[in-house]
Amino acid sequence: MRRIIFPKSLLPLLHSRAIISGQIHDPFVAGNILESLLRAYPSAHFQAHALLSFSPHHSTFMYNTLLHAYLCNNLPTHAILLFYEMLLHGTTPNNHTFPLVLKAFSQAPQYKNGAFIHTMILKRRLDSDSYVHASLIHFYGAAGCIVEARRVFDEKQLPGISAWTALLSGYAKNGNLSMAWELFVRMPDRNLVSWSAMISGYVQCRKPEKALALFQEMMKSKVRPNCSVLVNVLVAAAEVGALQVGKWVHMYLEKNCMCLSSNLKTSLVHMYARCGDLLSAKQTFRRFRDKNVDLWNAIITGIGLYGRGEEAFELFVNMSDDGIPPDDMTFIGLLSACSHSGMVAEGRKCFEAMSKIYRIEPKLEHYSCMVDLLAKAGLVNEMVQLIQTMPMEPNARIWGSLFSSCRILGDITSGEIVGKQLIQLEPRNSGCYVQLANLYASSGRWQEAVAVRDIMKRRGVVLEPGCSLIEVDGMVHEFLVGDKTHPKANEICCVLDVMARSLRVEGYVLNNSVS
DNA sequence: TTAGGGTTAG
Repeated sequence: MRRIIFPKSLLPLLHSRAIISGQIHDPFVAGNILESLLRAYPSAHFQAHALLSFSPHHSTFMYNTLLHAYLCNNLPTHAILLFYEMLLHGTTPNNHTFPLVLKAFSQAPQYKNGAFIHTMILKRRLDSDSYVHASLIHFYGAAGCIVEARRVFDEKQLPGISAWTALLSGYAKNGNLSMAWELFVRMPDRNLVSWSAMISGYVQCRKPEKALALFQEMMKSKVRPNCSVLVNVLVAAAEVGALQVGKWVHMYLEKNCMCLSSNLKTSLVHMYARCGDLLSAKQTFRRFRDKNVDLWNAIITGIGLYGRGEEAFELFVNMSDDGIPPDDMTFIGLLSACSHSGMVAEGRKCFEAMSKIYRIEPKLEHYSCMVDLLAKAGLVNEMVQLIQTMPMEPNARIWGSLFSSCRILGDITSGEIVGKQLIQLEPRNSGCYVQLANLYASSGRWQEAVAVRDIMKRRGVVLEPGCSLIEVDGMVHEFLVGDKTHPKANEICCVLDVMARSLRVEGYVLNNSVS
């Protein structure tokens, strides 16, 4: 018998007929009704679960179909519970079940015991299935168990392209870009997803310029990009301020009539805002009809970045008028807008309202924004009080804000304590050592300044050179401190000299202190 | 008997 997808209009009739005639006892018929229901109503997973529960036969196919529906609706925990229910019911999982279950475990990190699935797969000898194999590698990679992922990969004689891609992605997610690149170069075949995984790896590891270069190479190889790739390109463009690249992506999407996913819409607005083109950010935002909370957050955060706090709050009101409830990211955008605009009173109100009115408990990031706001306003006592009442340990950004305040106020004693704390939190970050050494130097404590630099050297911490990027005609140029390898370095230095001289003539004095 | 993988922001 061939697979049947029942039309939406006939579903209730066919379902009742199947019950009356007793055909519902046929697992194939019951499975088809369940699948047809979920095709017609993709969000009807709870009804589908009820149908499964009342069905006389619980086939593996029915469970797999429902597992798939839960994952499509971003409900991995429900999928995991359904899998347990499946096992309790005595229904045998098959090669189609495990990729779904492994994905659910990857998406629900609170379930840390997913490794037992591997044992079940081995017992059933399903590890040779290419889908199961790639899913296992992905599962271990996402869980940070890259050694195990590699072991699974190496166990198969001829791993498929998905297995290669899953391992590549796993290395990138765990910060090992060189190994990811090695796999990308070595893999016997590449497809769009492999390119996408490598580009995404560069974006995740904060190497946006490499992501853009690889994207150019991908286009030269005549591989057509999809939404996933373009979202990553927009993120990379936003990171380095490559407005022309971002605009090119926007045009490409329109020219090819590509359907814009919510991620793409958000990334476009984010890109324009981060590249400083606020007008395009606002125009693009207005053009989109279905605005979800993420899109609103992108424009609120973007506007706030440029010190337009009041406009950010106006947008927040518009968002509420549109019936979109805020989430925790909305408040990060608003608090950050207050910080960039010096709106202390509004920031305090906003911080209070988020838990009292909107029932959103402040996370570390919200405290971080609030501390930043108070630090910039010079309200040190209030800032210290807030840090002391935080229900979690402060992060390096919070200590950094506190350190800046101490430095500005010339409070060397407190600055010393905070600076040491920062080094303890981020021992590999050269900036922490340099800031403490500068603090000592600013108060004439030269020996201690030298001692901090010595500790840094002994620990093998390399001073990361300052770097700035600029995009000219679609090309991103990178400049490091002391680096004169740029082909137009001499001309650029001449212009900078003229500018520096003009500034001196106007009475400006060079400030070399680290902020 | 049908179905399942690897890539997607802040």
